[in-house]
Amino acid sequence: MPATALLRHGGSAVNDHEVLPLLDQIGHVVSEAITRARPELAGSDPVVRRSDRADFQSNAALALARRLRVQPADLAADLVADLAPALDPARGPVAAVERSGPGFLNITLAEHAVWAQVAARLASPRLGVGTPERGRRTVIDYSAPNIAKEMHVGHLRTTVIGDSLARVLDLLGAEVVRQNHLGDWGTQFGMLIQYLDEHPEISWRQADLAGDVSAVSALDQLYRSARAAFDADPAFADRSRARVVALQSGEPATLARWAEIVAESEKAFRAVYDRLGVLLTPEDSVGESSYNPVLAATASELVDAGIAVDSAGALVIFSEEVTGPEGAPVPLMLRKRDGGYGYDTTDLATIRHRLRDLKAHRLLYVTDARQALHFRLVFEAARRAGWLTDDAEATHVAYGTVLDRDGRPFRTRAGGAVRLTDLLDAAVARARAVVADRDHGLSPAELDQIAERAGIGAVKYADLSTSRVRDYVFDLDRMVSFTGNTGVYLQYAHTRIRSILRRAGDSHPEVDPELPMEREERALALALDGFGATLIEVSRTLEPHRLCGYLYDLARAFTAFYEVCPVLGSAEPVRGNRLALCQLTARTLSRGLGLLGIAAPERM
RNA sequence: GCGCUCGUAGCUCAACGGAUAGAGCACUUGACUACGGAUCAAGAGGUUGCAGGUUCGAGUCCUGCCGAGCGCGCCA
Repeated sequence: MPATALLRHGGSAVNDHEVLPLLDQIGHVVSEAITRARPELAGSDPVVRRSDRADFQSNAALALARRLRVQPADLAADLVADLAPALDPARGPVAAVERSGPGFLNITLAEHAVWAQVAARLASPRLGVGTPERGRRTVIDYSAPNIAKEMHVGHLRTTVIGDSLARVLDLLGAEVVRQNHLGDWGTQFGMLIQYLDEHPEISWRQADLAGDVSAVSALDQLYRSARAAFDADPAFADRSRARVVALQSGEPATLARWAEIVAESEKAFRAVYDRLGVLLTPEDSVGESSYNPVLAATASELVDAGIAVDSAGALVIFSEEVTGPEGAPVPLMLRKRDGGYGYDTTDLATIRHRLRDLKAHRLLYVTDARQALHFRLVFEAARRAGWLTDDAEATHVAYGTVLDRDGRPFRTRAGGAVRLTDLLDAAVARARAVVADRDHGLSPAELDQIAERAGIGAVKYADLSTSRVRDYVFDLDRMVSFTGNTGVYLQYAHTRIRSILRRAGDSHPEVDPELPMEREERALALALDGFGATLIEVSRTLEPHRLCGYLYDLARAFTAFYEVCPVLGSAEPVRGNRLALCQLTARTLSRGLGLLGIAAPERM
């Protein structure tokens, strides 16, 4: 097939794939047959899918027969006839086509085409994955912990899912802009700053604390004390309110203390991000406070546009689409009766900034599903204001709640939020026990490192591997299991393959495309060929669990191959082809896990 | 009251509108001194919450019910 045909086919962009998947190659072949058989149907979807009865099947005849008022079986027969010229076993990818059932076309691939695909992907540093998202500026809003508060289980999903999407979209060529919308503003800081001021003897800065206590941990405690004092002591409450005013009006000493609290908190967040292996950096932090200077302008712009109106002394935007109780339109609270601004206004200023200043084409908000209505209102307002146009897309990437084994929201016994570090510690401890149980001659230091990677990976994988919008049950025993659809299983699969490759010694296996293929080799090769298409699915649906499912299927396809196809015990040239499959599988698993933000250790 | 989301094997979860709804765990019966036991083979397990509709074809789309969770102005 000429290079241009590899690069362009029915309707897809040129850079969808660096190495055109066989499924798309077959789609191209079937499309040409459709055009030959029925010119009026040129451009129709060839409807090529994986099949359990052949390598691929095309359902095009079934889909198109109605338009022609013919029997699907008859159209299928015509397509078989028109595919005949493509059946050049020496050159094309198709070895055989047959009609089946009411009008399916079962398509068998030429073995050399499958081997050639393995060789092509192996030769590519990016495994043949293209850049279909190239040039698309995509803002991903995720993580968003609160300053002076511990990160807890509620931050897990947004951080893990957002980070994975950032990695996938980046690989696909998108211009990813990560935004950590820190909760760094609000009246609670008045209370906290006042309390710190009145208790200068208390140490809370990272440098003044004992080893494993973080500044946010200390601040979180101090906030509770401040809250108690606020409730118990009216005088302190008054001083705290005055402090809020000082903060909002930019009084230098108060502002400096606030900035220090923010900086100390960010240090603690960074430690958690490092441990989790999350991409977020200080440069990605654009907290709520950043929008303070433009809140008034944002509000007045919406008033001028006639969108925002007065209601009972407050400034609101009434939805034209959604109603609340008693059929009244649901409002966004733009300015409270006391003149203050809330998160509705901040989010409006934020979306304005991202569309107007950052010139984003796609906005992703990775937050809890419970905020669905809020984002619907924000997007509606942004559309009415003319900020969000048809050139851009805003999506609330919603996710479900983390539940305990009894199906209730995951909390401590006392009913509080579970600290993220405690959660990770527990997972690492559990992973350590499971890995030590295998005993592959690891030193204690290696064991520690592997337990950390396995435990963190297990938590992240468990979070990513089920449908995003559904709630999921946090079950440590299941997530660190070496069997089933777990991160540990995939990491282990990777180490096993790496072990084979180390023993083989040959890091540049040659693929001989003329060799016959075992059934399991073919199944594995076809699985490997689907990597890029899976990533495109993830970018389209924003559902990382599709990548997890793909990697799990890939690992199982490898297992089946490994059962029946000796690698090291085979002579060349069979050995070379099988080593190529091993190497491509290892690289695909490693890259895939990397896109989930999970390490792929060499041993475990 | 209105709205959003979810409902699939005993359990945890999959399934771009395609043929016989798939995995893992648990269960039953067998096999192998192992390229790292991530065991392998076979079996059992389902009216995809219920009822209609669209379609050549529906777990998937539409409508209505049932059930669960969540949300609906001055907290984010």
